[in-house]
Amino acid sequence: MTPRILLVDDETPILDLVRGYLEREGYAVWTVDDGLAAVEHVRDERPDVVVLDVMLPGIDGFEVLRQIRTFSDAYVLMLTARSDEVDRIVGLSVGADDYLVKPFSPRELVARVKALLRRPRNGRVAATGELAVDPARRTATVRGAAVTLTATEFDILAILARDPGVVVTRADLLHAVWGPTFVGDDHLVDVHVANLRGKIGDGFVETVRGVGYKLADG
Amino acid sequence: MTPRILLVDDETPILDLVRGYLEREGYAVWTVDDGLAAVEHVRDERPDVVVLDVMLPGIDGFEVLRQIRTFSDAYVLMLTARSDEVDRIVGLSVGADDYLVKPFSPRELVARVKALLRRPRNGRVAATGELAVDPARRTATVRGAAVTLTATEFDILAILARDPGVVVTRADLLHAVWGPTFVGDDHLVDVHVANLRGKIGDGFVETVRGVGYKLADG
DNA sequence: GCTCTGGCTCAAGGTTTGGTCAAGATGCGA
DNA sequence: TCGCATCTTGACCAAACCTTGAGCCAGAGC
Repeated sequence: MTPRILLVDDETPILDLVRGYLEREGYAVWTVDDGLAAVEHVRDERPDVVVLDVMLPGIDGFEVLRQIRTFSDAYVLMLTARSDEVDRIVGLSVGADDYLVKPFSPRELVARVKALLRRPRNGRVAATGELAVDPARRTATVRGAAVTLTATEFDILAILARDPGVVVTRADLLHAVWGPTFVGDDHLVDVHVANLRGKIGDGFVETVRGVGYKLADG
Repeated sequence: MTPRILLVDDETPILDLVRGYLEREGYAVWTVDDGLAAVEHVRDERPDVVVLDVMLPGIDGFEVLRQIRTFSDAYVLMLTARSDEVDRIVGLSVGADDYLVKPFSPRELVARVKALLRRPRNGRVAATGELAVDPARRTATVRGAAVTLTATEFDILAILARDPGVVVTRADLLHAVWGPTFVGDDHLVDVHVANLRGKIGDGFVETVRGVGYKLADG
């Protein structure tokens, strides 16, 4: 899965520059230039990393961060032009995951974003608290015991674990795991889900008749 | 994530002074005043940077460094009162990452610590603790025995060692080792990994089917 | 209780993937 | 220039995995 990055800054030249660097790394990049749009975007598109300037028109970066944190566990990397703001960023109770002081080198930013994506995801422990999914390591753990999954099984589980309790249709799973060009039967998903259940045990992946699957939320 | 710093010095005034400066930068700071406690602390708390005085009661700073290096890749900045020790610090086979000669200005030390934290992480010690990788010296050691690797083999190992346990795709490896302009088959990576395994032995580089490779995390 | 639809189980090809090996190409140092 | 180490490519093989289809089972509505 291509990591998805949202850049939030009101200076177009910076957006363009950084976007170029990130896209060269193979990331999917979106940009917005104000705080409200940023919150909207995170809600709708669920990016993996948000690069967020503190100084924004309308609501500022801190407020954006606070709002994002009420519904998302995306990584947030904050940008600030003032080094005296660093304390505030670091000390924040609902904290940013990293920060950079302007001016920064685009390479540096790319390195930081990469580092964030390597981290095990903050709130990625899903289901009843007995199931943990780590996308970076591609490991799944049930009650502390590691479970060996195939690539497809893991992908399905990771997508479901992104939002425990939220139903994902078979079509969406097909699309997300096999790619948009794949043509084939929904039934294929059933088989992999069955195999997945055989490995992680029952009670985690729930069937929603007529719709799809969801992960039990503890 | 707040960077974590360990200060090791037996002079309380210096500890207090430097601690103040580092905490004002937003770092989490611990202090200990002897070598054994320092090794213990690094093992338990896994700080990001260790600021280590050479002159210590009990075991000296060089011995502390050597022991730390057997299990940790934390950055180590050494402090010395004698300029003639600098050669030894720099020449050390398991080297410190930086050094400062006393008397130094606290600002200078803060700047050096910051610089260390900006460095891409070494990944000095990886896998089961039986494999050590030193990017600066481009050496790899298996259970204490040096292993001779080709440039390509070492590059692959170093990238994997940056984050043991984290899966790196073949595409990422190609990109990182051969550069973004390289066009060629993923299969090339397989061959080099096979050669690498032949030299360092099995059990370190693990295949993640359908995805890529990762280093076993001990 | 019956029927129908959607979901589950199971097993058998068929395909993909990664490991191995070897030969040719390349580049570097003597 | 020659020789050696290394890199790259391609072919082949075994194992893991995916996909398909058929039959069975469970839940919803009548």
